[in-house]
Amino acid sequence: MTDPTPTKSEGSQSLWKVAVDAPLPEALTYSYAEPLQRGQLVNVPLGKRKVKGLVLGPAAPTATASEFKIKSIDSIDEEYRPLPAPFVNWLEWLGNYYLHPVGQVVQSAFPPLRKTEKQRASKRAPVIPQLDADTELNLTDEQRTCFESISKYSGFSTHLLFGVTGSGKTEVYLRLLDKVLKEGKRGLVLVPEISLTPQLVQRFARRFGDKIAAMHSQLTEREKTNQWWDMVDGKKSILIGARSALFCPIEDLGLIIVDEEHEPSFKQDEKLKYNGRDAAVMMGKMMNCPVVLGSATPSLETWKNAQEGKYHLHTLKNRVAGRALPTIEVIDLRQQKADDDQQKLIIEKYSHLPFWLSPALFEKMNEVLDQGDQAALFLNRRGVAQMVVCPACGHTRECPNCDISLTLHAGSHLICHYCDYHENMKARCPDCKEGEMEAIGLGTELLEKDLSRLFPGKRIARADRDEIQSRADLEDLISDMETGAIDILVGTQMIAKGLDFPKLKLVGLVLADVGFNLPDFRATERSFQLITQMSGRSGRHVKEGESPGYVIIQTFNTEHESITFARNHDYEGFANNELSIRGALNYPPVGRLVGFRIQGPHLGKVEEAARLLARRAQSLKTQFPQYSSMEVLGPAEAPLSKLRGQFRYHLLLKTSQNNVANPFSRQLLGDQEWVPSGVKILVDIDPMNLL
DNA sequence: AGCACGCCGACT
DNA sequence: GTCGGCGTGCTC
Repeated sequence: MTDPTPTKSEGSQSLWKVAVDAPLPEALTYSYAEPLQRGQLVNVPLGKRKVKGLVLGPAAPTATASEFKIKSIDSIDEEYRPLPAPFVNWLEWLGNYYLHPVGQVVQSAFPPLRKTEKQRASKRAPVIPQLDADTELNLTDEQRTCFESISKYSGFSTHLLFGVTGSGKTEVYLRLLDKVLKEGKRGLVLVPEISLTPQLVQRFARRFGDKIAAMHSQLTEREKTNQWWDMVDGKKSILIGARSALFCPIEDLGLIIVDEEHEPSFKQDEKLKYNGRDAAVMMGKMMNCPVVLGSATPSLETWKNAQEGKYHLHTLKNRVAGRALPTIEVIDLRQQKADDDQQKLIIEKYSHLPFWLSPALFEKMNEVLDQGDQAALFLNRRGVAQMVVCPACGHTRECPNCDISLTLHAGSHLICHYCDYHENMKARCPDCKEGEMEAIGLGTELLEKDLSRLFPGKRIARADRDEIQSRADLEDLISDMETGAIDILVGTQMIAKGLDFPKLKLVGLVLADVGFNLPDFRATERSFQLITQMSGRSGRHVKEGESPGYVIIQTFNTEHESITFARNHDYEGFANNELSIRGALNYPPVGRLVGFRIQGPHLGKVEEAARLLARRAQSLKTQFPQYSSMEVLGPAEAPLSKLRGQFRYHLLLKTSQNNVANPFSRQLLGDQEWVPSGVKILVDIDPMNLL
């Protein structure tokens, strides 16, 4: 890709492009007399200090007289072999695509500590548990079809493995990896950090034994370093990890798997704001190997690519072993008018129930618990939280410009997080003109308290960020669920994903509406995913002929799309409906977005910079016809308008075209000499979180 | 990011 | 006087 003969300058010194560890937009030029290779780590002087840098290739002699006097590379770093060329291509792509200094992208590709040959005995549990080997499960016909059609590919190709919850996607992954290993190649498995539970790692360890390495944030620096070297030295064949595992340079890569590809947590929301799923697909392209994206609820981005034939679609429509999908019942929380005596009696009978618990859910819980099975209640709010809803009709306010929920702020102020629309909250519901708009406080903590009163003697556990802080806490909870030491589990997102509890027969979604009201154009998609994934925890091990698991969804909005489609297990219907809504407003995946955050300690300067940025965007748009599709939204005060002493504004770019957002943003930021001092501008390409 | 330089307040 | 607070600016 680059000319191997470096350019000579005076004194027969060769010039090299080196990506150094500093927030500089481009690689710097250094001289070195000896031949160097792209991908080599070198020690270079930078200002008054010594830093590491990655050789990107020979540099052209600067045509215009450089204002810098070119320094010489001190030495080649002997600890690391040069990174493989396709891997360096990938690092450069990351920096270019996400507009992040390439030198700082490069730093993630090396382990935090130095290699050590002899290791002290660690008191911590081994990174990979040592377990007895299990045997391969028999594949269902569907699984076999998927396995066979994916394994036909050995070069770059992207596959969506779309399988309902409990359909056995993991077994397909295991077979694919097994095949890749037998061909002498290696594999990379990415999972969301939260689902990197012992359950999953154990399953891989049972199948592949000591061929497995792992990489995630809970490892110590020493553990990460050792795992990195185990892969790089070829001692291990499969790396399983969170998105950061992509940064381990693996040669002979034969397969990349991204499990739960729809998970928003694949997007890193600080520093290099990359999407692990998209970066994995690019890695597959660079390494020329297949990439498999798996989900029961694919992201609309991936679904669209599959529909358009860019990704190959493989479907698992049924659960394994003839197990049925759960029955889903939707309960309307809107106030029932007591017209007749019979209804008055019912209301009377259940008057001891808290407002969040419907008689139907209460009765079903009793039924399941009496059988000795488990129930889980899901509510995506910790502690005590607020939402505004009309109890008569379920109405909530939306922004007329952005089609997202307005957010309640101090007093009775409703504001839009995308643009600067705002209004006063009316006491009377503006939709049905009947109900009084109500702020409802509800969180997992309250649920737990009420439940212990309603179900005395039942063992109740709560799983949220307040309660489960470490991997060990989660492991304990999982094992308590498995052994049946818990009867009722109350939790947030944490319990929605990837967990597999044989005795869990009832899942209750306490207030599905919480998700609808997030100020985000993906709120409906997220709700649908969450409802489907949470439902998917129910009745995963019912025998053939046994009654299926049960799901109760409580809501004020029974007609919300995320509910009507989820209740029928109709992902495709949901996706096609949602895609047409996205298209109407040019939201992703039909259009593209870029988010900018402008921040600094002086409000005036931040405001000025935000206005300047918007003005530059407008003039760029009129100046270049190729940018005519760019929409500039804002600037607006960010929802957290001041955080840690920094005032924050944001600006959103939207376009219906596919290939203009990146060059436009690059040009918009330019050399940043126009940015007032003390102000920082952060870019987020393809943002997942607009806050 | 680091590491300088530089220009103001309060210490032996 | 000068020690050190951190705002500002630069790195081939």
